[in-house]
Amino acid sequence: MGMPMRSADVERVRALPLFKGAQPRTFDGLIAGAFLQKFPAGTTLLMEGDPVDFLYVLIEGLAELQGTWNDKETTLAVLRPVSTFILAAVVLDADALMTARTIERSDILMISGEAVRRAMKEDAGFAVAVAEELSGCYRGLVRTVKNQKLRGASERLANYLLAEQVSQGGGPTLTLPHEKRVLASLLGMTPENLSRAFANLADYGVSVNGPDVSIHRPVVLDRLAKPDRLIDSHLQPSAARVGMAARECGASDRTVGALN
Amino acid sequence: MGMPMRSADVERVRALPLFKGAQPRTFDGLIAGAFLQKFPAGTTLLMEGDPVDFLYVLIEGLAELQGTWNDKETTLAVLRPVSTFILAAVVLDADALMTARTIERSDILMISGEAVRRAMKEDAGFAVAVAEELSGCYRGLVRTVKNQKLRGASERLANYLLAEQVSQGGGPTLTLPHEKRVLASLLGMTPENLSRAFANLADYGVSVNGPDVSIHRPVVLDRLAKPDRLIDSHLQPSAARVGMAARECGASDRTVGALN
DNA sequence: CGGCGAATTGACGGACGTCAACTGCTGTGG
DNA sequence: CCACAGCAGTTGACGTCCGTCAATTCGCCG
Repeated sequence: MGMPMRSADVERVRALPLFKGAQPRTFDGLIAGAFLQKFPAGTTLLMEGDPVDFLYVLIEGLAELQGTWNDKETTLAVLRPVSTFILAAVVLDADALMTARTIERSDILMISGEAVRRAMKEDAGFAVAVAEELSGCYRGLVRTVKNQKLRGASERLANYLLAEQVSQGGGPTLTLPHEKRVLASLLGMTPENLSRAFANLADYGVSVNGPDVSIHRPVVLDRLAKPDRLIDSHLQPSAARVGMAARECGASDRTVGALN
Repeated sequence: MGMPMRSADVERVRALPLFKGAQPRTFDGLIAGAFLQKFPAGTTLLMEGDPVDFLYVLIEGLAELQGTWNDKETTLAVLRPVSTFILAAVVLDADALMTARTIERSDILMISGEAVRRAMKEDAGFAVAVAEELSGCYRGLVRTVKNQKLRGASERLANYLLAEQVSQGGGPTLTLPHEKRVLASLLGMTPENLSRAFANLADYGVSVNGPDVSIHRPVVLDRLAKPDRLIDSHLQPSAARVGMAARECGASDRTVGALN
């Protein structure tokens, strides 16, 4: 089942921080039992509470992780290629805490969870890479909690926009990668309130046209947003620590792979 | 510097999920370079943004992890013995995202971060244990975010009380382990609002007397709180998954060690 | 052409933060 | 031993932020 992977895709997976530290035979073993599958938009890959049998790798498309309680829903993260997800549940062989859904048509690689756990025990390099990946994801979540608890709604939006701006090349105008309702849920508000938050930001030089957002006065917006390197992962200092102990093998803090 | 560890304390550390999977010589190596230190209440162990040189293990006492932004503060977690913290920053050799403070007089074991990273590379069992620990912490944070985004203030308080109740033996009355202002910050509200939230819960059979809280009608409170195994880690099902693949070596999902 | 869902806008109410005053406890110093 | 300062906690008044409900517009697709 599934389809054979194009070798270009194999390269992209191999280049992920998660797999860079793995020995060739470990990697081959993981890939051998894996399969690549295409899903249409809006497909539920995994339901909250279900046992997790696979580690997922989003190769192409857009996906979302969401949590539910008492008939309310919230988006925990929006995933872009190439990123892995549900790693933590795989490591512990535990039930999923979040539902995974495709937002767009997506290509997703599914790797046996059992195989991942086995590979960790046999290949210390891979186990270290898993720990590093999890650490990055963990720190991403710490940032999320701080963002949520310490900032107001328009401040969260302002910071999101500034982050998207740099991730889209730094130009004055950016395009929202998905529906506004998803963004609202990600930022912890209702769609109605997101509209109003955008309206507030008009005074700070932000104009909206459908999915296109322009930032006309970055300085002013920045003064409202007060971005902070301990919350907003997109601004990582060029400053290295004094000892300058050589950063061995990467696995940057703001690893693409989000919440696992 | 520091003091020699009592052998009973060494035993307690060795028994942690984090170290149970480590080989004896790995563990001894980590402990050898470590030191135990006593800190008075209110001591800042580590400031947000500082480089992290040690993995911390809280042996005795009570500590707190907090985040700051724009002159606001929030408590991310309250730690009880025995738990490790700041693991993720140690693994990545990155700056701390949270400030660590003692709440009470505490005994804290400090293990060289450099040594931890070295040990992971040399001992796959230990690296796996680190990954498992991080996975548990990660999932704890996912629960935190869901709790924060999906529930209202009194619902969060109600669930906190129910969780404390079981952790304190299930009796009808429990004692808050720290000041209410810390609890308020942990639950994401102001002290004033926590008072009002307690007042709300009076209608649901909760009475407060200083630090002592009594739950007179658990069923009623439970109907308000709607605790959920995918948010509240204290209720883990006896139900095992069908395949019943033997749960190899523990590292439970609700590992004592909180946010690392 | 008609229907559906996303997005926006307005009106309203409730939840939560802020400010201030007051209570009670504790530790300190006269 | 008592007086007092300081802080935690509570309570009330008030304002703001945010969620809810409803109506409307727009674009997309049947």
